[in-house]
Amino acid sequence: MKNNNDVVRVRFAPSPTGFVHIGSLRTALFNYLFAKHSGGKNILRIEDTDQTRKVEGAVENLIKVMGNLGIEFDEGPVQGGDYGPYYQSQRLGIYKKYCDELLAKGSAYYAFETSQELDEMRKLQQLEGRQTMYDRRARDLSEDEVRLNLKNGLPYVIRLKVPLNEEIRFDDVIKGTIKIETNIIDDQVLLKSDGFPTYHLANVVDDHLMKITHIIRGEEWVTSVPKHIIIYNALGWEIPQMAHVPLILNRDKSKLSKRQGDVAVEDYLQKGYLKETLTNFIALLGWNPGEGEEQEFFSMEELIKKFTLEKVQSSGAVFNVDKLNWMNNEYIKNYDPDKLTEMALPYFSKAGFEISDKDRIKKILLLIRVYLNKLDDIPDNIVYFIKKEIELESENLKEFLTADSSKKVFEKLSEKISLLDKLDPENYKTAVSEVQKETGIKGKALFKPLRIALTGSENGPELPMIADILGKEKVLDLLKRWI
RNA sequence: GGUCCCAUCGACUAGGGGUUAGGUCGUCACUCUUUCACAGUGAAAACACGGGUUCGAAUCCCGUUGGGACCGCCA
Repeated sequence: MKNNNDVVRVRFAPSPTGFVHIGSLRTALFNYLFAKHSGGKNILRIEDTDQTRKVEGAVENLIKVMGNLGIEFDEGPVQGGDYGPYYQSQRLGIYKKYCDELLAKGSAYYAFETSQELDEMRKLQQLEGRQTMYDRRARDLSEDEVRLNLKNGLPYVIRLKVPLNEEIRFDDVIKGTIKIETNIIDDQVLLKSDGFPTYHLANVVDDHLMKITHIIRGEEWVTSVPKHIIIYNALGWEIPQMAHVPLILNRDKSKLSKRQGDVAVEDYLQKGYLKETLTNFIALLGWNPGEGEEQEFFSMEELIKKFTLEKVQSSGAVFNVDKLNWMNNEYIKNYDPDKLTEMALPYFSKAGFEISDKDRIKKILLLIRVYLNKLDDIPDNIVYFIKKEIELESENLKEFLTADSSKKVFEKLSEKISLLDKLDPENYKTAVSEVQKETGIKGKALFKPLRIALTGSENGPELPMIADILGKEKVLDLLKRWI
């Protein structure tokens, strides 16, 4: 165990295979919160040991997204640090060295099977209803055989020699004590035939060399912890604290996957979920401050202050978009108007709205923000500010526009408005109530046709505000169409 | 199938031997608003089951059931 004087060092160790998964974000966030809470260091390490899954630009994208969300690193590819390089692909020599050490200590061995052979082995095991697992066939190859194979240039991997008939146990900060019999642990490949390490080797070596004190990662890793412990033990290294956070789940409680909705953080960002919402919401997925705390809105600073691993849930959490929407809407409703306006510009632009007049945009935004679950909902909510003619939401609404009483209302109101210098919410209201007095038309018969004439819809934000934003000319134009 | 993990309203969760089991989202109703939304008020809604331990179990233990993860020269 680590002694208490050690400064906390945690790492987020993604493999750069494309977009940033919501689950990755949560892991990264928990690492960050824990590091900051404990006054420790948050380290980014890129686990790019799978040459076949490499995606161009993935690392840059990842760093950008993390930075965007306010998750910072003290060491990593960008800022460097004393324990680099922080790309595993640049540490190949290091892994080789420790692999040789394991070999020398008899804790690892050469194996010469091809992938095809292993596939066949697995198929057979499946057919027989047995657990698929390497049958350790190369475990006891004689030194001569190994030497001969190597001399003949046979491709090889190096496998972990799992000690048999033992029980491995470890204490997980979140899950408690976990024990597993070594007999069912695979003789895991440590070094692949292309000379790259597997995750299992690389992660242990790096965590040790980078002086990682706490490993915080997804629950899908628990079953491989014993393999890692065997490596730590073989090398005589101390084992960091483990904290396996529960999975984020689909609606059907399976591991959150692309099939059932968006899983890329980029997607949510693009749709206009605010970064504050995302970190707040994700933090609450699997963690809560406890102690009867009923607050649900937390800034990053508050999260840092309150976050502890002990309060991380031990069971999985369903990713509930409804609640995310609610929370995002709350953030939008309470956001600084000017900042919100800046963030909203692209969405206005996307809707074909001229964005040079920011005051006008701010006015519209403040009017419609209660309807926005995400900024991407903006286009749908501003159609009547854009279109030359209104689009009727439903054909049924037309009768309200063509009714005799409506015509009278439109006529009268047009007269009044055309006399005004400039339309504003107040004088619009006055004009309408004058129309009401003079025509005797009131209630639905008065307001509904007006709303429909100006917006094409029977519901929406306050009409005087809409009229104001539309402006005198546009309002007159829209009214006169039905006279 | 094997191993491991998990189990409070539909969802996120608080509570953790004695509570009317609390909050939030969602749902429903009412109020407000001559619209919808917002806001406000209220309602329905949960301790998976069975055994122990105990004066007393949602809470501790065991089992059952259910769910999930993992079983790659992927991470």
